[in-house]
Amino acid sequence: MRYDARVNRERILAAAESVFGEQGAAGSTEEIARRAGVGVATVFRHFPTKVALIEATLLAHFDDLRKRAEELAGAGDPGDALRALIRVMIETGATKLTLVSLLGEDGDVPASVVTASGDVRAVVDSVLRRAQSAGSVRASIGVDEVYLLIRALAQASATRATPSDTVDRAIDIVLTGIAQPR
Amino acid sequence: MRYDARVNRERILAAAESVFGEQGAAGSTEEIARRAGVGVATVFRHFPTKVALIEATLLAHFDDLRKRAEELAGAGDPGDALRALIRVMIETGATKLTLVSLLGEDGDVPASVVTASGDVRAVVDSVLRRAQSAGSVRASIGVDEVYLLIRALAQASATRATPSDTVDRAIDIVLTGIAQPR
Amino acid sequence: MRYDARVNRERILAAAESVFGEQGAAGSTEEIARRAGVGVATVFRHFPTKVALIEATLLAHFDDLRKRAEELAGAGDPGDALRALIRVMIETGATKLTLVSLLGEDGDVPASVVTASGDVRAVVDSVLRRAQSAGSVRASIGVDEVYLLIRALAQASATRATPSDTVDRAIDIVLTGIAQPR
Amino acid sequence: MRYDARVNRERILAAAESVFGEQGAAGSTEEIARRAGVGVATVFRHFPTKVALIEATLLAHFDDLRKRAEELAGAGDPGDALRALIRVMIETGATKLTLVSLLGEDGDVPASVVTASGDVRAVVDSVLRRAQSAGSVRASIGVDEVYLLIRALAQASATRATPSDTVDRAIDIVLTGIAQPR
DNA sequence: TATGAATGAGTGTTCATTCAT
DNA sequence: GATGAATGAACACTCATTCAT
Repeated sequence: MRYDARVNRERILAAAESVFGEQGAAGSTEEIARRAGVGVATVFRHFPTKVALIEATLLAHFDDLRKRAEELAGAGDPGDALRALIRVMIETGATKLTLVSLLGEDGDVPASVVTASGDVRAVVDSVLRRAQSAGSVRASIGVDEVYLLIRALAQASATRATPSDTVDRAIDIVLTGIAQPR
Repeated sequence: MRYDARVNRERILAAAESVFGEQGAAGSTEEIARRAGVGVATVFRHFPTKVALIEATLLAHFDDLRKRAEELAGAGDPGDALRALIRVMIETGATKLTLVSLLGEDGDVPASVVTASGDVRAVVDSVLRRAQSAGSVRASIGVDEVYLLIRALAQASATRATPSDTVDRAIDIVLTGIAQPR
Repeated sequence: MRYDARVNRERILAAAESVFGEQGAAGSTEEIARRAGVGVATVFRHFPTKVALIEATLLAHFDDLRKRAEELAGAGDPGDALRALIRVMIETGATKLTLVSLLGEDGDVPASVVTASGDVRAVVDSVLRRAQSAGSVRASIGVDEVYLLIRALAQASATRATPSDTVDRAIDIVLTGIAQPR
Repeated sequence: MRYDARVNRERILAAAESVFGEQGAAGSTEEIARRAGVGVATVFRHFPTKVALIEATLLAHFDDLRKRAEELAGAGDPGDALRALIRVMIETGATKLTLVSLLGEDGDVPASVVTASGDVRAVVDSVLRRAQSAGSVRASIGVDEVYLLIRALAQASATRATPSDTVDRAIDIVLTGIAQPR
């Protein structure tokens, strides 16, 4: 039973990611259960609350993001790494999980999510610093604004069909904006 | 009765803007009616559907935005105008009305909203072109990407307390990114 | 509409009294709505919470009880009044509303209910004192124990079909127990 | 395995007594299993139904009560025995297991419970008769009313913190009420 | 055999929308 | 014309009971 339960947990998380991705936090538990092929009660056995499910979905997403970011972080030219990183973060479909719509606007973002998001930011930070050391990014640029821009583009481009080349051009603007002029 | 009705309509729209601004599309019709000081039925007499009310709220918002944009468009140095425009669009509190969360993600953004958004984009377009003619913005930059960046930053910075100087620095990155290098 | 609403309120209270009387607090809101001939939401419009409905039902019951008690209180021989009062309190069908099963065992009996119950007790108190002054009840008897006995018999005899003459004989025991021996 | 099973059965019954005692029939099977330190399925293996578990709990309770009653029955002065018996029955914490709330009010009290309750009543009956033979209780008093009074006080005083001396005084009233006047 | 997992039917509650006044 | 009241369809969540291991 241990195994089956784990399988179900994964299926529920996957279903939640897709449902929340499509409909935001408004997506119903019942719909998630249906897509996961289980009963509602099973969803609640694994995640005692809808908020807990949202939280878990976000954590899974951020964790995945961090892993991808770390892979990119080490390899190749620092400038290219940053460019690739931004692109990946924006393109990851799961990014549709916009924090805004998913977490209650009551301000109480659970600590674990904040932490996970911070971990991703940390990776971006290190890549950014490497690029700055390599002289390809201006020293005055800080992570905060870069991370904000990434989040913003990810969120906005997840919205209703933004043509991918428009996104590309927007990314280019950002990259140009942070580049060391020569 | 023409007058009273109009007054009510405005009060309802204002209430809707504040409620949707605070709680997103989750804001209830009843709450809007309460804030507007009218009964629910009156809200429905003016806007036959919740979606219709959201739509009207968005239209009003975009119209307001367009007016402000037009004022800025004509005055002063084209580069400064663009900068000011971006700032205004981002800061307008009502921007909290994120299209994403307000309109059903079912893809059916009503034509009128598309049009209104297009009108704003048109003003941004004209300001951008003026700046390009004046040589302060690179000719290769298109409205689409600029508008995307603006929308993205507006939406993202409306979210949970982004420090305003981080937003400022992000805007600077964008402005630098589109600037004509000299 | 004012009138209809009031009518509905009464019907809901009556339905609640009967449902709670039969099934205890386990009785469902839906069943109450059905018996009252209204939709569930209507029940919730009048009583925002199930607990609120229970509370209101109890209040109505105690109020009714107090009125009947007051009527009996003034009339006739003090000893007879007490006897009649006890009998009425026990026989009132609504007594089935046992505090125990209706209010969460979490101990939080709402103040209003405590007050209402206290009002009834006060009437019993005055009748008891009159009987004591008249010399038909021993002076050492206190309201507390009499009220406890009344509540106990009311509750217990409401349970599974207790033959009424058994109840009568139990009441006689109590009356004998408090009577002034001569 | 005979032994383990028996141990489990006892632990489940004990857990059930404590849970039902605290929360009434609303106590959940899962909670009982948790307190008994077994899985839910084990509970259901021993008691195929929640009602069956309630029934068994009641039977155990009545059986315990009967044993205590029998001990008291033989010893000492008949009047004192009756007094002690009443006190014990009321004070037994488990009395919190009010028949009313535990068994469906649908009227179907299982025969076995009726029998067990009857056994207790039989002991009370014999003690009562002894007291009557000894001349300390009036001959006209029947078991039915005495048993009703005992059940009533037990149930009512189990409720929300009745001061024990109030209960004592109520018992005294009953004892006086059945006593042979001299 | 004992268990943790799964589930369907149900509960209290909310909300967009309609109706009677 | 404006309102408060009514409602059905939904939603998050629970629980007694069954199943797979």
